[in-house]
Amino acid sequence: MMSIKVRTDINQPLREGTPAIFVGMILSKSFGYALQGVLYVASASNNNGKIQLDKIAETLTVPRYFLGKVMKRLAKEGILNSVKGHHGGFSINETTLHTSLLKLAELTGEMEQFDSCVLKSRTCNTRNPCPLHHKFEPLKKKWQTLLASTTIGDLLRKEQPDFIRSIAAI
Amino acid sequence: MMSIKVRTDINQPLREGTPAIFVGMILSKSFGYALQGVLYVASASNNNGKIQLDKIAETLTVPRYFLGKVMKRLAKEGILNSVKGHHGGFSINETTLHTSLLKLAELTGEMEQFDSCVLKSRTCNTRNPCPLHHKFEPLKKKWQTLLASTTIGDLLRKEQPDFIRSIAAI
DNA sequence: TGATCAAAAGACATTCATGTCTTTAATGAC
DNA sequence: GTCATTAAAGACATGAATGTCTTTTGATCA
Repeated sequence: MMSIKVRTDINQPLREGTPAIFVGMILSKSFGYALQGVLYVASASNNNGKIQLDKIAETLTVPRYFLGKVMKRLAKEGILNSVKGHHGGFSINETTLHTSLLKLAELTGEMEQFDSCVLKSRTCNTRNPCPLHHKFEPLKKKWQTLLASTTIGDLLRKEQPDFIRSIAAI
Repeated sequence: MMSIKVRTDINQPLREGTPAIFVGMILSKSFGYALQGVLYVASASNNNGKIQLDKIAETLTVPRYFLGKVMKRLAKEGILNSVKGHHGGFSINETTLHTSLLKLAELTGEMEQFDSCVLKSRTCNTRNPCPLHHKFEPLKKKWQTLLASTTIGDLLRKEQPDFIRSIAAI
């Protein structure tokens, strides 16, 4: 069971025992929900079967209306199909499995800070790099590569079938 | 010149030509300002010389009052010295140069999401990993290692002296 | 001592991501 | 055609990070 705690005030002292490990948010909730949603639909809608938003949100225990917005966005972009009305719902299409995580990240708005300097320095760039530029740039590249080279289909085929099954089974 | 653009609405379509590169915020503005501030103070206050907040904020072109809060935090944690009143200001102390970036990241509150799953899945953990768990975990570790193994002093000694000079010179 | 200066502290504003609810539109069942 | 059902659309609420301003505290200088 994972829970995300966000500190409220920069002035507030850290609690004792706070683990000294850092990993920023990096990828947003929108992204996480989107990916979970697509994986669930893809794994559960084999024969053109449609899955309703209610079912998806309930299964994934994710905020229903918020997920709705995210799914709508994916449908609009053609990553998923959606049909209104009776027996409507979301389903996969030809492109779903070939969609990269990078595409998903773009759609969920992770991106426009793409060259945000770690120092938040106005003057940092390749020619006048900040002291951290060369240290962090390779790591950023690796993230990009990983996201760009992994598709929804990859995750369904090769990775953690248990997890997918546990999502799809409920 | 770097500028950070943040999208407003998840429903808003992406503008055409949006570069297909992803790098999340990863480290906050607080962190960036803190690091810039410390580097500036450290590089400009050789002989116990104190630097005023006004000067720092102006030089770095960083929001003055916001930076004030960040610096206050650093002072309270002993990473910097601060003196009020006439000829007061911020200066380095014995621990400044030995402070790791991880410590800075802790102080600026990057942290409490440290095991935030990329999928934002409630059920993701080492024993029941989500499909991305094993892909992203090593990258997260690398970030941690990089932050933990780099000190303020390292940056001043070994990295990009031009950048430091350009900060300190103004 | 009193005036002045600079950081500390705290109140308040703004913006964005996230989350919730209501209304509209489209599709299938009858 | 009407009704039920379901996603789309849009209005609104909340919380956290960021940003600004005012008041307080503590130090120095005259």
